[in-house]
Amino acid sequence: MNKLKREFYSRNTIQVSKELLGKYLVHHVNGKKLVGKIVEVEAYLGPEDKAAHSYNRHKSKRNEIMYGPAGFAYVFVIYGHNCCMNVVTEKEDIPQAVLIRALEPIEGIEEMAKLRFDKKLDELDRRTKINLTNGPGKLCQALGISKENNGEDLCSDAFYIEEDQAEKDFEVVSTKRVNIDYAEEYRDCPWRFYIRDNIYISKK
DNA sequence: AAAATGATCAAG
DNA sequence: TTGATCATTTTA
Repeated sequence: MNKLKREFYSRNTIQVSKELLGKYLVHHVNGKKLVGKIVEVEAYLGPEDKAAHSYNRHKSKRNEIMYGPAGFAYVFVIYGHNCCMNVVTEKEDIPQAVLIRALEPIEGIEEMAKLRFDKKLDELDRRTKINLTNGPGKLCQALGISKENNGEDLCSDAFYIEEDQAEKDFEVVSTKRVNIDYAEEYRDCPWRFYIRDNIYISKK
């Protein structure tokens, strides 16, 4: 396993999105190492992309991290109390990011269940395990990611993404992004990517 | 009959 | 987006 460096993130956003699939998101919390394999992502290509928070170079306290250097976490609150985690890409002042939409739980599953369901699960059935991280809000809850983590450097020790030198024997599927009906001509751009046949993706 | 899957809707 | 509820399909 080796940790992704800033040079990885500081490239073309579509490219980074696809390459993020199969890598491992790691967050150390409560003294535990929580790990999930990235199985679904979406690219947001501001300032042209009408679905991006940075559309038309819109900038606010919430999204300013998108304008900074790559490799930082952009975490925002959606629908009152759900969080979404993104990874900032491209060079400074190019406000683009990749939204992490789903993970496959790998390590620290007990702790994830505790964070998400607030109780111990004596038995983790297939369904419950899937429900841990098969959505952007769910994975944030399971990995203990909140708005407090907004702006954190992913080239750090407690919060990062690493890769296995091993193979990547999966097929990448690309489709329209989810829940961006307001994005007009950008609504149908095929910028959602996921691992074909993986049971942990957020939608059928 | 029970469990898995899907469609619909409200909440924050 | 998520969770809840209700309808429908699948499994055994």
